Amino acid sequence: MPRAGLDAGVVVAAAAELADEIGFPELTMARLAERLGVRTPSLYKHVASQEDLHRRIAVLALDEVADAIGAATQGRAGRDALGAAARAMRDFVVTHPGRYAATIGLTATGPDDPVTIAAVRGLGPFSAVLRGYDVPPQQTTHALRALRSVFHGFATLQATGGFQWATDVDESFEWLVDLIDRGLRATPTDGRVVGGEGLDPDRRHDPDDGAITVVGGRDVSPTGRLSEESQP
Amino acid sequence: MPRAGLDAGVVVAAAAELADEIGFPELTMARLAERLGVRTPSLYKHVASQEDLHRRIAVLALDEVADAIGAATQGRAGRDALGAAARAMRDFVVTHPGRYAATIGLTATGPDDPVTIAAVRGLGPFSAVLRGYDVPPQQTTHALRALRSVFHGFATLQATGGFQWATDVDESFEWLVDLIDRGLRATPTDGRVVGGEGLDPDRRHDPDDGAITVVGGRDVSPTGRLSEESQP
DNA sequence: CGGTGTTGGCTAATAGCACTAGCTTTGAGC
DNA sequence: GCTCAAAGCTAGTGCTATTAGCCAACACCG
Repeated sequence: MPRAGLDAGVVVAAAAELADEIGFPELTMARLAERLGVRTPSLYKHVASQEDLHRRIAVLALDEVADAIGAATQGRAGRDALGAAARAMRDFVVTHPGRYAATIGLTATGPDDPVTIAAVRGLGPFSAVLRGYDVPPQQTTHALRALRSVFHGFATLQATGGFQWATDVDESFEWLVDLIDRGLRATPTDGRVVGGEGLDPDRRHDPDDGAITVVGGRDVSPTGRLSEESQP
Repeated sequence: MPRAGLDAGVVVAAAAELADEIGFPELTMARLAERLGVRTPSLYKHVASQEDLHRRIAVLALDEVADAIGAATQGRAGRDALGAAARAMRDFVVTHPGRYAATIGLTATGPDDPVTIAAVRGLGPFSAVLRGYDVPPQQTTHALRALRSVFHGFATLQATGGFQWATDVDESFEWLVDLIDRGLRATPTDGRVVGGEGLDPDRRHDPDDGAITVVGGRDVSPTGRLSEESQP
């Protein structure tokens, strides 16, 4: 029996491709093995488990989407960069729904988890976009979380059954980008968070929770789960 | 052997509760049967399959979240209503993560699918919130889609592993609501969509694609999938 | 009060799933 | 050319959802 010449990279790449084709939930070890022309147990020579495989697919996807967004925003600023980032992310999710689905609901095991590193890296382009707006430093964390929610929401809808959208989805998407752009440009720059009427005023921001340390460093909660800044 | 007195409602309610406790992916027919003090095959007297069970849980969740948002926005308008809706949705997802997870990635089978009806009903409160802003009628569809993306993104992050968020998540959440509020209030009212610089101008809006008909009626694509307005 | 029929529970069995143990064979390095 | 780790394999385990078929419980009806 000749060797198939597999390694972890080949297995993960094939799995990601297969997930894009048949949908992430339909990705089974048996189907993947068949795709690779190998028997199921052989896969366990390259990945530890199905969960391990899923995490590796997620890391691949996070790296790829970060690259795509980074490339798309290169040399742009403001609404231009925001739109380019959003479009790049959406394009990625539409063309690679399976591997993007692998990134939903991940929990990192710790600071050295490749998932953590990939997720942190994936936020870089977003904070770069934010630098094109007059968002006070104390609010960059909030803005980053907001961007993540918005784009993740849009991307998730596309990745999980939203593909039969009506024809003018591009227009709605640009409208959403404009909405965020308007909101970001109208951000009060006096350092106060506006509108949070139900909140205790002195809880409104914590200087230690700035986005810079989060993006650059490793911000993992004691339980080992990713903090929100590191979640995909 | 005495009867357990089950019916579909009891089974689905128990399943939703169990999903909230142990997480939606961990919900198995065996565990549900054990919870109900019954053997696994007995469940199939009340639900057709696991997929059927998942859909019923999703419908339950959609109904409940629609009720919660509707109640929270009663008598409010503008940012007040927006914040109340967002908070109600977030509270629901935090307290019922399992059943909300059942609503992610659903595809309806047709106009009479209970999932379709529940999803359409769930959008009512959001369009009510929108009526408190000066959004031109041609843009309400875009605005509705935007709101859905934002809140679904936030909710999804919470439902799928985002629960160990840092302590000031409430503050970030209010900041997000303010961001959307600012963006909505700054919506140009001249009927033109601003900013969609990469789009063909005459594709910028279609009067026939208004949100009103969608929210009130049944807008299902020919393939049977829900249109975006009806997706959870 | 005595059937009668539906219905809700059961046991047993099947196919597919992830995964492990243990064997064989390949192929690279000395 | 030999050695040995690594990469494939077969066989088997225990889980999953699901079906078939049986039997008892209960509501209704004469």
